[in-house]
Formats: sequence, structure tokens, C-alpha cells
Amino acid sequence: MSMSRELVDSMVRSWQNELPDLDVGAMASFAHVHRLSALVRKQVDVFMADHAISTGEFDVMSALRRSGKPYEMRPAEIATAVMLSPSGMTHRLDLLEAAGLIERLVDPSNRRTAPVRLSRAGQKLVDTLVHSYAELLNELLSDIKPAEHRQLDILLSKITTKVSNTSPSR
Amino acid sequence: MSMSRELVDSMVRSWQNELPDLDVGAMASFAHVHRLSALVRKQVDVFMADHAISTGEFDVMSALRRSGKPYEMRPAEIATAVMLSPSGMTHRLDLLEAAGLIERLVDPSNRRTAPVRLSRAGQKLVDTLVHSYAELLNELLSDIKPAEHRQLDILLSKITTKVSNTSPSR
DNA sequence: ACCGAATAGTTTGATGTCAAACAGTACTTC
DNA sequence: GAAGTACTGTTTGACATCAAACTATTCGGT
Repeated sequence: MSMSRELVDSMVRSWQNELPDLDVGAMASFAHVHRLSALVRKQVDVFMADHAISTGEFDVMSALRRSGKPYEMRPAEIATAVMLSPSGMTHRLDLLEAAGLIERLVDPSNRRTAPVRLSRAGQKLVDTLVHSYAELLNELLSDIKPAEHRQLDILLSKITTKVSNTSPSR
Repeated sequence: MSMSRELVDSMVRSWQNELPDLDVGAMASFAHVHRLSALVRKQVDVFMADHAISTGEFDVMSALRRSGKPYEMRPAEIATAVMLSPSGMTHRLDLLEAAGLIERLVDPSNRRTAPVRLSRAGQKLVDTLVHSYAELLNELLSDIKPAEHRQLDILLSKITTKVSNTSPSR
């Protein structure tokens, strides 16, 4: 059921039918990007749910884990790493703290901030999950060849850079 | 500030530092996809907000517009076209109806369904927006060459097909 | 030293989304 | 043609997220 691809193609076709002078090239590509992102997200959500956490929670723990010992970061750092608003981060940390997966510390040298540390349990959980997580994603990408994979990364990087550098709206 | 690209790269680097045996190839690519999707979405959100509608509302109107005269669809059809749950669709249609951009009709031959039609105002708004919208997206994609663009579409299609065909989790 | 400005995190209120339960309508099968 | 089943959209309740207001702390300039 390659339904999703068909949806984008039919979007292109119908626009060409209705407004033949409309240049839908980029529209189609970004539609693909959005749809792919959503589909992968769903797969990952299910995977994480099987292990009793949300994808968002995993993302936070991942960021802490790969920061290396002692697995500590400030909330604002994590927020930019996972593209979450400060308020959203507070809420997510609340959940993780309640689940015993992180701990909030006190920085004596700067009492504005409350660093976050991965608990032993959190560390263990991430280390268990990250491998099968990577495996899942590799499987999802297994239909393209290594050279294509490299090419894809290059293209995505280029576009992302351009989009980041374009000031919103105008 | 090509910050976003840097974030993914640093994710890869730190994983390689912490867990050198972890294969992060696909993880990095999908991170790029998610981030690009989010960044583009933000740009588009701002663009649409400038015209006093949400991106979600525009998506619905787009689907109706490109379905051709008389610009009518059933809610379920639109829902699959824009990847929205039935309940979410009801809510979005409520908003559009309140704004006078769509109308809910009665199908005498099938009273289970309440087809939706783009109003004159809605039609006019979409036709105005869709061109500058396409222009915005083309601009965001303007850093890659036509051949690369074609290649990108092919790769995204392939991957999307694979992801759609992979049953969740397992 | 002090006062204003900047910074970090949290709280608040609103919004958009989903899953699940629901209600009404059409279809199928006997 | 009646009864059960499938379909369609809506309602409900829960939840994650955001922007903006708020609190506490630190920094900077005079």
C-alpha cells in the first residue's frame, strides 16, 4: 500500500489540471518531506510506546546520553537540541522526573539554572533502546543504496541550510 | 546561521564519541528530514498567518480547490489528503465554516455524509495565496539544481514507499 | 554599590490534535 | 423486508505544545 506516495503524485496532477501555470515542483518535494517525516514519526512513536515512553521523552534522554558523562545538561541546551519551546521542555522534564528517568540538580555557581541529569535508570533505558532504534531507522532506509543515501544527506543539508537562512515570511 | 545543519552534525559526532559501534547513518538522515520539515512548516505558518489563516486551513482549502469545480469533497476524503484524524477534520471545518471560507452541504442521495464546498470567498483566497505560496517554496528550494531536485524526489518517493509498507513497530 | 537590563526556567491560558465512544444512515444477507 | 453490520461524521476527554506573563538570579554600566 504505497498510498502515501500516490497522495503526493495526485496532488501534483490535480494542480496541473486546475492551474497549469502553477509551478508545483517545490510544493511536491516539500509535501514528500512532510509526509515522510510524519510517517517515520508514527513508526517511531509506536516503537517507543512499546517501551512505555514517548518519542519526545526519548529525544531528551538521548541528548543527555550523548553529551557524555556525567550526562548533565541545562534545560535550555536540551530545548534547542530537540527543537522544543522552554515551556514544553519544563513539562517534558516534569514527566521524566516523575518517571525517575532524570533528576534536577542545583548549580551552586549559578542559581538561575537547574541542570538536568540522566538517572541510572534513564541511562540504562536509553542504552537499551538506542540500538534497536537505530536498527529500526536503518531498516526504514534500507531500500536506497549507500551512494543514494550519501546524496540524500547532502541535498537535505543544502536545503536545510537555505531554509534556516531565509528570514520568515517577507 | 546554518544552525540547524550543525545540530544534526553534532548529534552524529557525539554519538560516535559515546557509542562508536552505533550505526547512526539512518538516524542522521531522518533527523534532517524531521528538522527540515519543521523549519519549512514554521516558514509557511508565518506566511499563512500574514494572511490571517492557519496552514492547516490552507491545506484543506487547497485540497478542495484542486479537486476542481464545484470544489466539493467529503470530509473523509479531505482527511486522508491532509493526513488528519476525523475529529481533527471536524474541528478544522468548523473553523473554516465560521470564517465563511467553506460551506457544509447536504447530499440527498446519502445523508450519512455532509459534503464540503469551498465558498466564493474561500476560492478567491486560495487562488490568491497559492501562487505566492508556491513561490515561497520554490525559493526555499532554489539552492539545489534541477537534476538534484529530480533526484531528491526519487529518493523521497522510494523511502516513503518503504516506510508506508513497513508495519509499525515489530 | 546600585539600578536597569539580560538571562533561565516556570506558570498560565489557549489551541490543535488524537483516540475512543457515539449517533445516524446505508448496505447486505437471509 | 428485517436484522445485523459497516460506514461517516461528530462529540468528548485527555494531552502536548506554544506564546506570553511572571519569578528569580546574574551581569553591566555608571
